[in-house]
Order: sequence, then C-alpha cells, then structure tokens
Amino acid sequence: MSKEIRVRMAPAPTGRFHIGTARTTLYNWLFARHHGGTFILRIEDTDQSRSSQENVRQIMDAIRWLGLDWDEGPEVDGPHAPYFQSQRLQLYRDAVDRLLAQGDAYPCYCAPVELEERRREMQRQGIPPRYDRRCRDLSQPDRERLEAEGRPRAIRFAVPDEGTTSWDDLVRGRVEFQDSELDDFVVMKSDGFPSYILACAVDDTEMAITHVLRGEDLISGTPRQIHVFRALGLPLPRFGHLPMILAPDRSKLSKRHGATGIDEYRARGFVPDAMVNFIALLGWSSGDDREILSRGEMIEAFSIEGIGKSGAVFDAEKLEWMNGVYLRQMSAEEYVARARPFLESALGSVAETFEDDYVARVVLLEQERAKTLAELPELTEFFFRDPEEYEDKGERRWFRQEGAGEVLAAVREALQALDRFDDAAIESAVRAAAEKLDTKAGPVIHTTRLATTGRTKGPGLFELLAVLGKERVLQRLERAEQYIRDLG
RNA sequence: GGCCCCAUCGUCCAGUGGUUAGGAUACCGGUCUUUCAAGCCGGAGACGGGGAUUCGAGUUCCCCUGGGGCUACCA
Repeated sequence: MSKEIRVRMAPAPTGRFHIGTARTTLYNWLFARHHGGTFILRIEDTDQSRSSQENVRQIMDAIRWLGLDWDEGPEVDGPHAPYFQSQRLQLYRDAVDRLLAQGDAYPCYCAPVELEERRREMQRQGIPPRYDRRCRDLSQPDRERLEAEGRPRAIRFAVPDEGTTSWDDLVRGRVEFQDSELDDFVVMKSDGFPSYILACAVDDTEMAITHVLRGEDLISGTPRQIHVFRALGLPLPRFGHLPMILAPDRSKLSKRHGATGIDEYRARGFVPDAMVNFIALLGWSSGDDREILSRGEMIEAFSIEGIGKSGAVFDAEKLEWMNGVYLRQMSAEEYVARARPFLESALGSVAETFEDDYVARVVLLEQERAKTLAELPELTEFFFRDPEEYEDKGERRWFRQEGAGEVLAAVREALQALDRFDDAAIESAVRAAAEKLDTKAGPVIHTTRLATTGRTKGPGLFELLAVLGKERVLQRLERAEQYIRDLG
C-alpha cells in the first residue's frame, strides 16, 4: 500500500559531525533499510560563510566509518543530483519567484544591524522579539526607491495573521502552533542563497522524501516549512522529531562537555559497531531487553514506535563497556588490524622493529581487557620496551621479600632449560621451580611477572612469557635479579 | 519573557489499568583465578508533587513543579 520510503540526512557542513547528527543519520538509515527504502545524503551548504569542503569531507568520512551507506548523494549521485544545495540554487530561486508572484513573500530591505537593534528594543520592553513586518506593506514607489538605492534585500514569507498549523508528528503525535506566533521568516537571504526553511522544503519535495526524521531542535521550524509547502502546492512529507541527546547536566550536548565529534570517538579507540549499537539505544528500544544488537538485528527490529520522547543523556561509561564487548567478540584478524594503527601512532613504528606476527600476538593478549583500542599502547608497552622501573607496590610486596632473587634465579634456570617456549612448557617449568623452592606458585608467578613486565597486572603470566620470547625473558630476569641485589 | 516538547533506579531502556515495577550500565559484595580484566551469582537503587476518573493508576485527564529546545538574512 505504501509507496517507496525515501528518507534523507541533510547535515550542514558548518562543523564537526557529532553524536546527535550521527544518531539522526542512523535512525534514518535504519528506517530506510528496515523498509527496503532509499537513504539519501544531502549537503545543506547554504551558509556560505560557515560551510567548508573540509567539513563535507569529514561528515562523509564519519558516516562511512559508521558503516551507514547512502543510496543517493555526494559521490554516489542519483536521479536527483546534485546533492549539494549550493549547486541547486536555481530551484530555490524559482520557488521564491513563485512565492513572490503569488504574494506569499515579499522583499525586505531591513539591514541586519537595524533588525538586531529593534530586536533588542523589543526584548527590553518585554515583548516577544519578532520581525515587525515593516517591509510587508511597502508601497510600490517605496520599493522602487529602496531598490534604486541598491539596498540589499532578503525575501520574507508572509505568514497569515491567524490560523493554526499542525501536523501528526511520527514520534510526538499532534503538534500545533498558532500562526500568530510565527514571524515573517526569511526565505531567501540577501546573498541570493535560500534559507534552510525554504531549501529544505523544496528539496524534500524534489527528492520525493516521504519521511523527515530530524532532531527536536528543528521542531519549531516545522510550521514555517509547512507554510512553504502549502504555498507552493507541494505534498507534505511525514515529520518525526527525535529527542535530543543530552550532556550529563541534561543540557544540549556541546563541545564544553568534552568529546562530541564522531571523529573524536574514533580517535579514542571506539569501533563503529559499538558506536552504532550504543547510539541506536539512545532514544530507541527494540522493545525487549536486548542491549547488544547486530546491524541486521537493529534493521529488523527498528520502528518509529520504538523511539522515545524524552531526551537521553549520553553515558560515556556505558559506551566504554559496550565497546569492550565488541572488542572481545571481534575476530582476531579485524581486531589486530584495528589495533595496529593505535600502536604505531603511540609507540612509533613498531612494524619496523617487530614482526607482524609478534605484534598480533601481543594485542591479542589484551583483547579481553581493553575497553578501547587507544589504551592498547599503554597496556602492551612492555612488550616493545624493557621495563624501566618496577611498580612500587609490587616492588615492596615481591622484590623486597626475603629470597626474591633466588626465586627469579630458579625461574630463569628452569626456563633456560626449555626447548619449546610455549604456554604449557613455561607453566610446568615455573610450577616445578616453585616446588623445588618449596613455595607456592602464586608468589613465584607474581615476582616473575614484576621482573619481566615491571607491573603487577596484565595477561596470564605463561602466555605473556611465551609471546615475549625466551631470550627477552631471560634477559629481563637477570636484570631484575641484579636490581634486587642492588636494593641491598 | 513567549512558544513548543518532555518527565520510571545516578544514567540508558522495558512496562500501553490489576507486576514482589523488569533489563543494561555504573556502584557494592561473593565466586572463579597467578594478577588485572572478563564470566557467573547476589545486593543496594526509581514511578517529581497534587487533584480527577476508576473497584483498582507508573500507565488516562487536569494543574503545579522541574528539565530541555526554539525564539538569526545558522541550519
């Protein structure tokens, strides 16, 4: 019964691609995929001074990194190309001309500074700051005079004085605004570029968008847009306004709250699947208790009914947990491939000095411990460099113990004798050494760990030693023995 | 200030008139164990307030309170 579903994400390239934008993108994508519809990416670069190519690139990078592919849009094109509003100016001009011809819009010659001044004055008097419509009923001679003066002009939409504009919001139900609350909004700026309200309405129609899913911050623009659609005789899409993503203090998430850009999370070692899963659950629920959902499961379960109405605080701790889950369930190949860049940027080119296989075995040892890829360099540093010092706590507990040096010597001798240096062989050698020393295995293991890694925690000792390799292990043990002798 | 939206554990979600109000995270305890994690088991932790409707309200309605968004020639 329903025609093909077409949705779009229409970011303005005026800043980084942040969490909130990512979620809107994701919901649109899920909605399209769930219904076998089309997901379109459109760049709303109508703000000439703040848009940049660099931001466009970053936005597309981020969306691709998240794995949300668009069916129509920049670089993939489609039947409604171009997908940059800055390249569709004629369309908006035509629309504005029609509005003008119909008397639904009029030129406004007020300068921004004047507007600003009047706005302040209204605020001072405690009345709602709104455009006073002084250019709405300009006489023809006045217009010609202003025009002759070469005054810049914007085009404003003439909103009716009374009436109500309402729609059935997909997530909120009926929303209603009094037209008397609306002022005569700008539909085309003096630089000849359309305003968001107009461009968006025109494009949504031209691109045959059926559902507009966007942030709640745009809800008050909706009645204005509806006026534009109606004046132009265009069919209305369905609107759905998504709740905001909030900072821990429940205000709108912004830079001052720390990382908000998707690229920042990427740099911090989060993986796309975890990001997507986590963000999906910020304001949407499959209806059951599942927390970890694959993309397929999300697509399958996604519905607008499952979207909540209230704002959701972004809980970075839960994201970390979820990222850990994804890291742990990731295939060894993918995990290693994703981990490697983080090691190299932090530790220099480990690839030059260490075999690929060694690096892979190292990071694999930490797969179940890491919450983010970014903590890998710190976690695995001792695999690439000899420990320069020993943790204080460990030193007091193990190295200053009577006979610590003998313990290490015994372990070293036992390991020295090994031909095969693998987990099992190491384990039995170490345990045998402990037995010979007539002590429990625990203290021997801890002392050995400290001697070979400088730390009190980390991967299982036997696996760790096996990866480190016999030569390095023996060397480090010897050094530690010397260190202990020097302690006196 | 005006308009619009929202309101269940600290946080994210279930719960669509009858539930010991459920799960996840974070926190605490236990267990496993060579450490740290992970896992497993357990604990603590919420319906903002007041009316109304009803035999019965977290669930419906109204008011209050609280929070948020918008209030640009930005989107």
